[in-house]
Amino acid sequence: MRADYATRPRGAIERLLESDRRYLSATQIHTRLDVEQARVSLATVYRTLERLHTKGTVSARVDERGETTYMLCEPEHHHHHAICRICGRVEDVPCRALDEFASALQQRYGFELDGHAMEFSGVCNTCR
Amino acid sequence: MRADYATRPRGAIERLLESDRRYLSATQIHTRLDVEQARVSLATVYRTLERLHTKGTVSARVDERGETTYMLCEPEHHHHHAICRICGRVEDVPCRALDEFASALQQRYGFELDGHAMEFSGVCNTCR
DNA sequence: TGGGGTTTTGCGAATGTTTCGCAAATCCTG
DNA sequence: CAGGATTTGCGAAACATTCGCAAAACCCCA
Ligand SMILES: [Mn+2]
Ligand SMILES: [Mn+2]
Ligand SMILES: [Zn+2]
Ligand SMILES: [Zn+2]
Repeated sequence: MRADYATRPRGAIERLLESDRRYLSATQIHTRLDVEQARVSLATVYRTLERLHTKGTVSARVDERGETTYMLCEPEHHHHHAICRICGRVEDVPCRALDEFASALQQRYGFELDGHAMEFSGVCNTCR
Repeated sequence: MRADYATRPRGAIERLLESDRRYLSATQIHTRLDVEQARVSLATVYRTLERLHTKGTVSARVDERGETTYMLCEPEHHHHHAICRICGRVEDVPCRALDEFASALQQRYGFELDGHAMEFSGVCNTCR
């Protein structure tokens, strides 16, 4: 219960993730593998993504429609994501103050900020 | 195609939302209404929540499990949420720089910050 | 106040995503 | 290469959410 076999399906999925660094749903991945002859069952796609996510090399995010999407992302340094509303490309963004963000995004990455969502978690007064 | 009837199901749902200001799923709401004798069909729960969300009096968020949850929240002023990992209670937080947040949360609300997620959206260099 | 047109509800069925069980296929190691 | 451990594929659940449609509820005003 420790092993980690290097199988064809896993290889195909990881290769695809490496080649397209934006958030993709399990179905999207499944379909694209199908197209490029590397047929992998949907269940295996899910299992592999979950495995990579647990291992920490894949970031998961549920999109506005409630579908879970996955993208390669090594969390070496804590950072956030700027996602292009149009093409889905993702910029990694360091974790600094908001103003810095806005201008860094604009000047350093050419990313025109037009929205953001933040959520904090922790323990409230009562629960402490 | 404009009307907005004041019906028993809608009343029940809105009353419940007013009485418990934390993020609840459609199923949770449905079950709790059931318990307190105010039986409302699940489809109606969804329809009402969507209606309130569109009207702008309810904030929707998909939780880590991919389930959509809803909470009363007038977005008069743009703000963010600090959600207690334990009890689910929500603090409204103004939108300022991150350091301010941390200490404001701690000192002003007694909220012990231990995690955050941010996501930016906009248009990337290439797409502009 | 009641009738009738408009809107909403409830129900069950349809969708779409994600998970599961299990036998068959694949991998590794020695 | 054989044997045991692991992974795959498949189809069947399990859920969440949406839809169509006939019946019920609501509003308005004659
Ligand atoms: Mn990243
Ligand atoms: Mn709020
Ligand atoms: Zn783009
Ligand atoms: Zn709490």
